[in-house]
Formats: sequence, structure tokens, C-alpha cells
Amino acid sequence: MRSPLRDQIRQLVLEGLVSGRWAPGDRLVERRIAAELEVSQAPVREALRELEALRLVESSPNRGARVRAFTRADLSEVYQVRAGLEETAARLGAPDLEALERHTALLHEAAAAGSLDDQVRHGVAFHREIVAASGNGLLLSVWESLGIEVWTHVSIRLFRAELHENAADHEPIVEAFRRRDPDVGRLVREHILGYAD
Amino acid sequence: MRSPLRDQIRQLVLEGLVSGRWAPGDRLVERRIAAELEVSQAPVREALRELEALRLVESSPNRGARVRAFTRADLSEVYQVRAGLEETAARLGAPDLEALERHTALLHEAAAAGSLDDQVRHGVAFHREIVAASGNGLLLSVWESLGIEVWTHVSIRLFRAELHENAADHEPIVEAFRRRDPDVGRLVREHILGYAD
DNA sequence: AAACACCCTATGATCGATCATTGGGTGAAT
DNA sequence: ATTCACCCAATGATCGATCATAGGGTGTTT
Repeated sequence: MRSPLRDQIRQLVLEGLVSGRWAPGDRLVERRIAAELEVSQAPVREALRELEALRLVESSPNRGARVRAFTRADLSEVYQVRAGLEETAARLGAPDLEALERHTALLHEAAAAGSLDDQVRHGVAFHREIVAASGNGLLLSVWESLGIEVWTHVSIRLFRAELHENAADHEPIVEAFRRRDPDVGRLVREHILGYAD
Repeated sequence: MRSPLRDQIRQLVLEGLVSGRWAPGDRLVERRIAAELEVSQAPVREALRELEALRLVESSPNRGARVRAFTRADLSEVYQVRAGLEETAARLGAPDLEALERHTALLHEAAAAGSLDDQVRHGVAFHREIVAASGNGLLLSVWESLGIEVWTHVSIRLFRAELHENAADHEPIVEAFRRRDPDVGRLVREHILGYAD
């Protein structure tokens, strides 16, 4: 298991970001957070650095950390990188078709039930499966470091972004994998770039 | 400017890794490094975490950090991801042709002079230019986080890897960018994957 | 009033010390 | 000899305190 305290703190701050407790531009003062959680400054500091690596907060020396001012341009950069990574993944390996179908079905259900969180979750899981199936652990870790799920939540909150993920969009991809279409990479890429509008 | 002490320490440890002072599997004991550099444990710890993010060291809770045992498989994963990122970059933007030619010329010179370090440096700079020209800052930062230059040095040391970067390989790419070949992305990708053998 | 130097507070950066875990060593029980 | 419980040193994780910097406020000079 990883270092519990630091991870716990990171998780809490993360939830604060997703829930909107902290808005873009807000300062994240190490000592205040430490005091609130009744821990010392050190693990908070480490947690903030991890969030910085996820590009959710930004900081400069001696001036502390603050919530990044996300823009649509940021979002579009994320989608471009993500599209490239998933295209690479799709070329490298064939995902488990049953897993993809399972995620698609759950996405359908979540959409029917109107559960936003579940739609995000299963939509992300669908794509994660493709990346994981590449067999390239580095690729997966880079993809995960993009923090797709958090970015999706944040952008829904800030930009009132539509939730593009809809189950029907995913079926052509599953079919392309099924028939081992060599063009599946391009298909995946275009699918993702379609979200970026 | 970034936090000097932590960055300084990271740089020193990095040099120790590249120079072979520490070999794969060696432990990186926070207090020993701190004592040697006459700083406290805290900034060393932060520096090690950054190196962990670069996947140069690995650590587990309460068990400390050690130099990763790089394998050829790791290297191949890096090349695959890198190839995908640079393909994406090449599609997104057109690099400054003069800059590319400058790097190619310097690569030639370094090869003629037999300077390994300079060959690595200019070879990496050539590719970095392509990524930077994409205009996607995230893409650049992800690419940089792969630590290509360090990996190249390390793999030369550990695997006695050949230095594949040779200036002639780069000219077709420059030409493809010059004629705005829509296939330049594929070309770049294949160029990089050619290194991976 | 404007410009400027100074001081003061908040806070990040760093430190030295302590807490807590891991892994190895030791010796008794079998 | 093997197994296992226990102890201990090394060291990572965390803490509380101190150092150093950035920015804002204040008063003085012009």
C-alpha cells in the first residue's frame, strides 16, 4: 500500500476540487489545509506536489499553490494528447471485447438512470480498458496521469460542458476491434477528438 | 525560478544516475544523501519523488527508494509512447525548419567529433523541436516527462546500446515537413520506432 | 499627491527531532 | 536443524519549529 497519509490528503483536496469547494485561482495554503486535517505541513506539501503533477494546481517558488485557471484550451490540449495516446494503444493491442461491452452496457444504464458520475466513470473505464490492453505499462501510466476523470468532472462544473460520452458512440469502436480493423487507431482518435468541440 | 534546493538535489542525483555512480537496484537512502549534501531530509525526499515521477527510481512505502532495474522492455515502452506523442505533434504543427536543420548540423558535427554527449543532446533537441512546435504545451510536458535524454544515457551505459541517432536519418523528416507532407506524422513515428530495435 | 524606502505579516522552504515500520539477527522450543 | 517469537538497528514518515521571501501597509521625502 502507498503512503496513507499523503494519499489521503491528496484524495481530500481532489474531492474539494471536484466538488467546487475550491475554485480556480483560489490559493491552497499548506498550513491551513494541514491545520484543518490536523496533520503537519509536510504531507500536505507532498500531496499538493502530486496534484501539481496532475496539472490541477500550479505553484511558484515561495508563492505557494493555487487552483489552476482551467480554460477550454487546456481541455482541448488534453483531448489531443489523449487521442494520440489511445490511438497508439489501439494499434498496440486488442482489448478484451467483453470488457468493452460491459462498460458500454453500464454506460447505457447510467445514462438511462441519469447518473452523471456513473456515466463519467464507465466512459472513462471504457477508454482505460483500451489503453491497458496495449500491454504497455508506461502508456497506461502516462494516460492515467492525464487525470481524465477529474478533468471531466471539473470541466462539466466550470464550462457546463455537455457530457459527450454516449454509449452509442462506442459501439463502432467495439466493432472495429472485433473485426481487427487495422484502422481502429484512427477511429479511436477521431472518436476522442469529437469530444473536444 | 523554481525551488533551488530541491532542484539542485534532483540534478545531483540525476548526474549520479547517468554517471553510473548508482547502479540499478541500489538504494537511495534519504538521510545519506542529505548528509552528503549537507541539507536536511525533506528536500532530498522531494527530489526523489520527482525522480520517481520520471520513473528513474521506484519506491514503496516505508521501504525507501532505489534505482529502477531498467530493462530493454522498458526502453521499448518508452519508444512506443514517444513515437505516438511525436506523431501527434507532427500532425498538429509545423516545426521551424531552420531550427531542425541547425540541430541536424550540430548532430553531424558532434558525430564527426565523436562526442557522445553532444550527439545525444542534439538528437534530443531535434525531436523536442517537433514536439514544441505542436503548440500543445501539455504534449510537450508529457514528452519531457519521459526523460528521453536521461534514458538514452542510461541505456547506452547499461545495454551498451548503439547510438541510433544519426544525422542522415533526420533529413527525410525535415524534407517531409518542408513539403508539408500530410504523412509526416507516420514518418516520424516510424523513424522513432526504428530506434527501438 | 507621487515615489520610495522601510517594516511587518503571512507563508513557503528548510531544518532537526521524533514516531513508526521494516527486515535482519538471536535464541528458545520443537 | 528448523521454526518461530522477540528484539534492535536502520530508515522512511511525520511533526513542530525556525529561516527566508514576497507583498502589502505606512510613513517620509519631494
